[in-house]
Amino acid sequence: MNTTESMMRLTTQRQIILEELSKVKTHPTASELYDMVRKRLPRIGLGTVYRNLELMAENGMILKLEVGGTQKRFDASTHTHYHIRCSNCGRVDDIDTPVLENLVKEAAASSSYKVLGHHVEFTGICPACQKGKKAGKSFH
Amino acid sequence: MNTTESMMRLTTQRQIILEELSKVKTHPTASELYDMVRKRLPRIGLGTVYRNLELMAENGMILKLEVGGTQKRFDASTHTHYHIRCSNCGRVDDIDTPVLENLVKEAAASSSYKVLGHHVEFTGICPACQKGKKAGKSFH
DNA sequence: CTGCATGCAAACCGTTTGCATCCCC
DNA sequence: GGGGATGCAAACGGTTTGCATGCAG
Repeated sequence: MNTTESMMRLTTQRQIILEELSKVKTHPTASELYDMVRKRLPRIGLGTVYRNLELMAENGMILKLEVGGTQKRFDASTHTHYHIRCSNCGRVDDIDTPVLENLVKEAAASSSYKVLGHHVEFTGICPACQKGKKAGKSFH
Repeated sequence: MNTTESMMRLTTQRQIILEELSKVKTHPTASELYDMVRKRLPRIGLGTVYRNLELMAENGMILKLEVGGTQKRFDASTHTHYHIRCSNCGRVDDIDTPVLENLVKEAAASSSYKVLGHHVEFTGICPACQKGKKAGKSFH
């Protein structure tokens, strides 16, 4: 619940996970990240990757994407922005539709929840899948 | 991919699942629905519930919600509307913010995807959890 | 030395699937 | 009688967790 505050140690593993995540503009799943990190730290465990992603997300260093699909995805850019997910292959990209600043206020007015945030997710078919490359296992 | 078309048989199980789902305005998970249905059909299997929810979603009879959280949730009302999810207990409610009709067009303009749909999900704290009843296992 | 972080493997949980049986047409 | 639907249980995939060891402060 605290941001950047509980200054955790920046271990080699943590640092490299963060570096690898920052390198890409895709929004890798934990195991994709695991594969990337393993090239530099061959003995790292999947559990460590999960633990650290969770930790960094809690501390606001990265974003755990609240998107559909079966796997969680992570994002090194923490400013609010929206995403589009390919309903064929599951890939997630940024979309630069302007952020709807007043949506949260509107929502707060019409709900008994304490509204904290929002996210917009588009679904569609990515360029690769449009070209008939139905390669990806079809997510939903 | 077909809507209402492949007219599947309306078995007792399917009918009751649909009835129970229609009864509630919460957005039950498969196993919550399983519990509800089991009161009327004690011998029904979880697999049957999953199979039929999937089928009915494909045929457009119900909605499989593309929301965050660990479990999928289902909704008997198929018109486009947005949701708010309690980040403490995971519960999902409708929110009656007006649907943003032109968002998809905007998105299509700024993306190389073929944009098909969108969904807005708010996060917040539900009334029950605000009252200190931190009962629910904290989802994220 | 002390405790947090790691690697490893087993446990977990939600969902899917294979299969024998059942039931409707 | 035949084909889809069901109940059951095992398999699966992603994530979490327990535990012994390692390493930094």
